[in-house]
Order: sequence, then structure tokens, then C-alpha cells
Amino acid sequence: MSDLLERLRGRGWRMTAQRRVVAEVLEGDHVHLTADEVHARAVDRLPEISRATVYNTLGEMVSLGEVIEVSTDRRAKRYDPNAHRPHHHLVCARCGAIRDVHPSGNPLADLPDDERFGFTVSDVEVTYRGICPNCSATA
Amino acid sequence: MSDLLERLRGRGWRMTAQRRVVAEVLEGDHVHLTADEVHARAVDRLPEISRATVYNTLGEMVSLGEVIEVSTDRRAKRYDPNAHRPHHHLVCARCGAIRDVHPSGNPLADLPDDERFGFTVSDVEVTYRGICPNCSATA
DNA sequence: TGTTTGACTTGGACAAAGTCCATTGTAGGA
DNA sequence: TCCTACAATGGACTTTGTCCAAGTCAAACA
Ligand SMILES: [Mn+2]
Ligand SMILES: [Mn+2]
Ligand SMILES: [Zn+2]
Ligand SMILES: [Zn+2]
Repeated sequence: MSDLLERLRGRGWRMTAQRRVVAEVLEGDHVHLTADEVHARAVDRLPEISRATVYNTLGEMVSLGEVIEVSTDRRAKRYDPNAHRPHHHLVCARCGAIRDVHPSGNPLADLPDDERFGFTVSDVEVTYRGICPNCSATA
Repeated sequence: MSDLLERLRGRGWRMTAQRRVVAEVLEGDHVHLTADEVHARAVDRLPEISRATVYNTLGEMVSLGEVIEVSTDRRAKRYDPNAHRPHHHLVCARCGAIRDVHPSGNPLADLPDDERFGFTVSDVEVTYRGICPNCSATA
């Protein structure tokens, strides 16, 4: 079954067909779908689900910390169910494929005090860019 | 005068009042304006400059490598004239202030081979987030 | 099991950021 | 000074997302 769905149910969510379908669409690893992609796949299972509901539901999942918003390009935000293991992203510059990555080391420690300008720095977001094996092959 | 302007002139750009004004607006350090902010400031100097021209001009500067596009939030892209010294960004989560930062170490080296999934990784983008001194004070 | 009700869903209007294009204007060379 | 290729303009259009009033329904409770 759906891990995500289980966690949400455990938080006292009212369960509706729409929410179930959105959670099911987000199952898996290296999943980073846009809201419209989620909507398209949700419609396959539940034809009349609305765009507004998909946005609402994703927003709530994000608020609950069960889904992460990822912006690797300047297009649509992507929704990532891998919320419980901190990670960064590796993006193909050609086709947009996205993989979760776990760098060694802590980039926060790499920011010297004299480069902090008095900020209280609490978080760092890293995006690696390159060419995926698929795109390399079909050069 | 304008370094940016000089570099652009040196590349054989046809010089127009509009391009001059956009380049002048982008002078300085830690400058990360949105296209609309650039437009607003350009209008102060040249009232009839159009939005389309600002977008076109910024896009060309980016193509020439004289300006960098930065997306620290999911709002508008920001345009950064500091294109000749590689750097990352430190962003205030409350007010959005942005500073250029130069971390020690190379985050690219922190990505182990078994986390590269066969990608040819060529670039990394790092965004630090925190609270600026100003926002800390007016807590 | 039927009723009730507040939470959820819906479709459409609206907004922000950006692109595209036909038309008009002009920088800079001949 | 004249020409013309390149640049500027403004408005229509697109994408991504938010907001709202009205209708629907999950689930608590009797
Ligand atoms: Mn991820
Ligand atoms: Mn910068
Ligand atoms: Zn690829
Ligand atoms: Zn601040």
C-alpha cells in the first residue's frame, strides 16, 4: 500500500477519493512531478478531479511535511514524496530528468563566517546539473 | 562608467538608449533585480522603454554571459551582473535580501561517484537560507 | 442506519511572470 | 544624407498558480 497515504491517514485527515488518488500518484522513488503532471495522472483514475483540488492537496501535504516542493528549473514546482530523508538533486540539463542525491560533507560548514554577512544561516539547497546517461548516448 | 556597458560595446552590440539604460540599472555589487524591477528603474530614466525590450535585453546579456539568471525563490527570475566571479547566494527567508557568497571547498567534489547515476556532472548551484541581521533585529 | 455539519471539491475568474509577433523606429555604415 | 538590417513597441497569448462562492460528502452521532 501507500506509505504516504498511511502517514496522512495517521494524522487524522478526512479521506476522500481525490486525496487518495493524489497520494497514490506520488508513490515511488525519484518522483518529482509537477502539479499538472499529478493532475493528469490523477484524472486517469478519477476523471473529474479538479486542478484546484490537486493544488490544495499538494499544498496540504507540503504543510504537513509529507511532501517537499522542489524547484530545479524556473518552470513549475515539483512535488517530491521523499520528505523524510534529506537530499539534494541532480538534474539533466537536456531532458530534465531528476535524481535524488546524498552528497558527503555538509555544505553549511563550507560557508565561512566572514561570508555570512551577519545572517543566521539555517538551510542550504544544492542542485547539481549535468547530462544523464540517456542523453549522452543519444548525443 | 559602466563595466557592463563597456564589455557589451566591445562585443559589437548596436548601442541604443534602451540598452544603455538597462546596463546602467544593473551596475553594482549584490545586485539581483527582477525584470520588472529593472523595468521600473529604467522607466525613471527613459519613460517609454517597454517591458518587452527589458526582457529582450536581459535575455541577450544572459546569452552573452555578461549577466546571470538567479532563481532563489519561485517568484520572478533575478538578473545578476556579477557574471565573472563564480559565486552562490545567501537569501533572507523573511525579507528576501540576497547576498553573493563564496564558500570554501568545492561542492562538486562532495558528490560521490555512486551518487552520480552515470550523469556527467558539470555544475552545481547552492542557495543558503537564513535570517538577515536586519530581520533579526526587528524580530 | 439516517441526519447533520463542517470540511472538501469544483469550475471559473483572476493574477504574475514571461513569450511572441506584426508593426514602427533607428543606429550606424555606405 | 540615405538605407536597411537590427531593435523597440504594445498588445495578445501562455503558463503556472491563487482565490472564491456554491455545491457535495465523510464521518461523527443519535
Ligand atoms: Mn527528491
Ligand atoms: Mn549574485
Ligand atoms: Zn537527459
Ligand atoms: Zn531579512
